[in-house]
Amino acid sequence: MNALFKALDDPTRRQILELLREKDRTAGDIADAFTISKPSISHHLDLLRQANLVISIKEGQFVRYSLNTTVFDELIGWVMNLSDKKNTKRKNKK
Amino acid sequence: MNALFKALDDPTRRQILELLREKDRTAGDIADAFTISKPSISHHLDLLRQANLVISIKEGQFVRYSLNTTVFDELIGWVMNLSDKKNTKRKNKK
DNA sequence: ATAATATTTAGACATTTGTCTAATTATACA
DNA sequence: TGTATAATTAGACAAATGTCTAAATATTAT
Repeated sequence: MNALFKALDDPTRRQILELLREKDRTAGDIADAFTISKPSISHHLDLLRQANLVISIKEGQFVRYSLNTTVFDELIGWVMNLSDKKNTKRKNKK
Repeated sequence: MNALFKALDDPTRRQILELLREKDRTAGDIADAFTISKPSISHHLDLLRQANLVISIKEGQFVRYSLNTTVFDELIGWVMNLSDKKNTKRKNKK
């Protein structure tokens, strides 16, 4: 959970996720979408991978990155749990 | 959005949110739940307030903090938008 | 083999972050 | 009015973070 929030706490990394929403991309393609250096992007991708937000597959001399949407379920669960509960007096309790 | 993810990227702050899920609390009550100093907690509360995750109301010499659940809608929207889209070949497109 | 391309690793550096203690502000009470 | 209590602000400091360049690794093509 810690790694997840950490990974999301950066505009570049969130932009990478949005890029990958459209389609899978190689590390180089991703880097081309930004002005920062390739090693920096590589580092961001590493953090995203640690958080399980992306999956990387080596294909020849390229590495293809893709979104791993399963983690979002966990995140949504966490948020929902927090946004619920508070109003214990609500009418539609079930 | 930046402030939101930044606020969530800290275990103490997330714990504060979970505390407030149960019920509103004063700054002092919140601080008592942790081993770190009051000024540090005050700083965390400030970041949570900046992110609109909590609301603070001064009541006499106390300050009462409460969850602001409206922000979670935005967060869930962001996550959902990201977790959708990717599988453009899905059957239930509507 | 050698060179070119794709990506990551290593190491340095400035900025940001979380924490602390001391001081300040604001309210309540005697 | 003075003192106790609640909370924040100020300022310092170590640790974490994002970025860079240079070097290393891996694959492809000549």
